[in-house]
Amino acid sequence: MKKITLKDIAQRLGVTVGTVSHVLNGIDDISPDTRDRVLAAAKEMGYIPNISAASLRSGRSNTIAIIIPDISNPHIAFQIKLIEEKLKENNYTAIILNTDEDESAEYNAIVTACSRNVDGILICPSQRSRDNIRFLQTVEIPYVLIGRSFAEGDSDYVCADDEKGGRLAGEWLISKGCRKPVYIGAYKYIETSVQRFKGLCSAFSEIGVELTDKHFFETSPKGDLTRKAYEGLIASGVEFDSIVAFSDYIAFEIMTLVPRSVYVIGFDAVNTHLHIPCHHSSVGMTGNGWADTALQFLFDKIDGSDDSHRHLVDVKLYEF
Amino acid sequence: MKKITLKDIAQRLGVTVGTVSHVLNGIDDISPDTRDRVLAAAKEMGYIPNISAASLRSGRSNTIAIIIPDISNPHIAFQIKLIEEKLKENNYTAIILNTDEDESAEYNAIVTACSRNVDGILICPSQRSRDNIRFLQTVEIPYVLIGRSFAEGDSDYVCADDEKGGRLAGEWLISKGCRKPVYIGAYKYIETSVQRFKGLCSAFSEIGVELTDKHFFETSPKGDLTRKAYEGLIASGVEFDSIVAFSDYIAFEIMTLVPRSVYVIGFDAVNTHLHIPCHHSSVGMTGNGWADTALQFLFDKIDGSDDSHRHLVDVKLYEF
DNA sequence: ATGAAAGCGCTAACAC
DNA sequence: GTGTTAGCGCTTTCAT
Repeated sequence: MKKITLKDIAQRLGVTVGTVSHVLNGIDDISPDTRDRVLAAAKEMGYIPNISAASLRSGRSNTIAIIIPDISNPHIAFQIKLIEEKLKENNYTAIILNTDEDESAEYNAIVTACSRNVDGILICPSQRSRDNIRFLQTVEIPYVLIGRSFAEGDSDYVCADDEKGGRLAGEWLISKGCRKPVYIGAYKYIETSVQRFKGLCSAFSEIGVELTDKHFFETSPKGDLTRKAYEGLIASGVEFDSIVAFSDYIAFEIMTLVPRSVYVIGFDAVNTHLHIPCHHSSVGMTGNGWADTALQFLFDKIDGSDDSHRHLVDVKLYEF
Repeated sequence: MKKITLKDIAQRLGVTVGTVSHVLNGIDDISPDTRDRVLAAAKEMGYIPNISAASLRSGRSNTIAIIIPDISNPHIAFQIKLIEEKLKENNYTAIILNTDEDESAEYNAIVTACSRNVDGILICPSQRSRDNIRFLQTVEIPYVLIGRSFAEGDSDYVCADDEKGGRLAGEWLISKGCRKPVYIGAYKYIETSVQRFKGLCSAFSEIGVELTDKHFFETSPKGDLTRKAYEGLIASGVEFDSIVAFSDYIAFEIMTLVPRSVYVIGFDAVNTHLHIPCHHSSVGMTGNGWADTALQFLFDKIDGSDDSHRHLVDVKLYEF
């Protein structure tokens, strides 16, 4: 079946493509009569707009790119789902690009986004360096950081109140009688990871337990790195009665490795949508997390707003 | 920063856009000298191709659409991740469209895919009716069904061997001494769901336990439907000592509701990548599931192959 | 080996 | 209220 174009509709009706275009784009300068005829013909002929053509001409694509470490992380997948819903309501489409926390994959993702003329980018930056964010700024596409921000820097962002989160995790452990926590977190160049540790330290500091760098073990949910990190913890000889994990994704794996007597707490509260059938504590964002706000910010910026868009989503402790 | 176009490169070098285009597309009819100069200039000027323009002209977009019920289902998210990796290697990009099992959302997804000139579609069909698949056929975009197939019909597909899966689940329950299983599955218009039940029935039939329609309870992982289905099971008065759930996504939720003495088994074996810290049995695909094969099939069809592409991925029982 | 030119389908500026 | 026209950036055909 040949693809129907504006021209086909115009010819059939004896009007010009401009007229048809105006009708289909809801530009209200066409007589009700022609309008109805165009609408009817478009429907009957099964017209489907060619976004490539529209985008080439108009410079807008009604597409955004979502650049994230890993869609298979349940927390991220859920946020993406929420974003996609809102996007649909606004007649937008998303392209999802995974970086696996890799700098060059992230760079390629940004290039891909550009080459597809996306109107905006939501990005959870790998943060190993700032080169990619600088590059992102040079291409002049509106963007909002999601889930991670830079301590200094002029990027707009929406993320969890991670320091508070770390504190809540610490207070929960303290309430359980724990005095020797360790932290198995994401790499130290990831702000979010550092902030959570900072909050944890401050909670324990209040009861006179001082945590240092030796209580911070780095990992990533890739491959068997988490198991390796846990083995590193054991090998280090550091004593512990509890573990704070950077995310539930990591916490779950740790819970499969650790004796039951050790308290484990994670972040993200994925149980709010994934019903994991075992007791588990987690610090997560209130409400629906950053999805809605991030998209609102991005749309604002696409619409030309120059305001600063920064927001910390409040967190709380969840027990499942 | 102004976007660099082929024209900019051509002008700077005193050649034509056609020449530049050939070089950048690797069409080997340009002298090594010009080729190197073009490549150098493109790199230095930070050229990023405009896919909208290329797509408009060539009819190809190097984009595929992935139409799925719900990206927040961990099993799906993981398969998508694998697909996205392969896509990247082939210089393709994916747009992800969630249907929530809704017919009209699915229809819209297909239209979106068309309007973006995708080269192919991977779709896990909602199956409430066949209208959308018929529509998909009329638009003449190569497509492959993933995870669900139609008993009759000429669509290509890659999915799990669901009947065998159901049988394995049944045999496992039997080995545990269960004699009164019930099935909490996806709607009966979903082939996959029916096939799994069929396999379950045949396993129990062999030991003289006949299951009927009253042992089949419908649900969906949306909202609190699973809890409702479980309440329906209780209200029905049907006796049971075990539950077979359509997916781990559903099984996990059921495990939070059911007494510990009841055996629960799900499908998908999400534990292979999501380390859920509790004992759980599941029937899942061997290897990496349908991701690789589905994409291979789709690429084949995009390349013009007319062969039939149908494949059942083998399944096995996982105990975690 | 390179140039010239057409045209993909659409939007937008302007003319009538 | 509708027609006319240019042109977005690219690929592709044909000429040289």
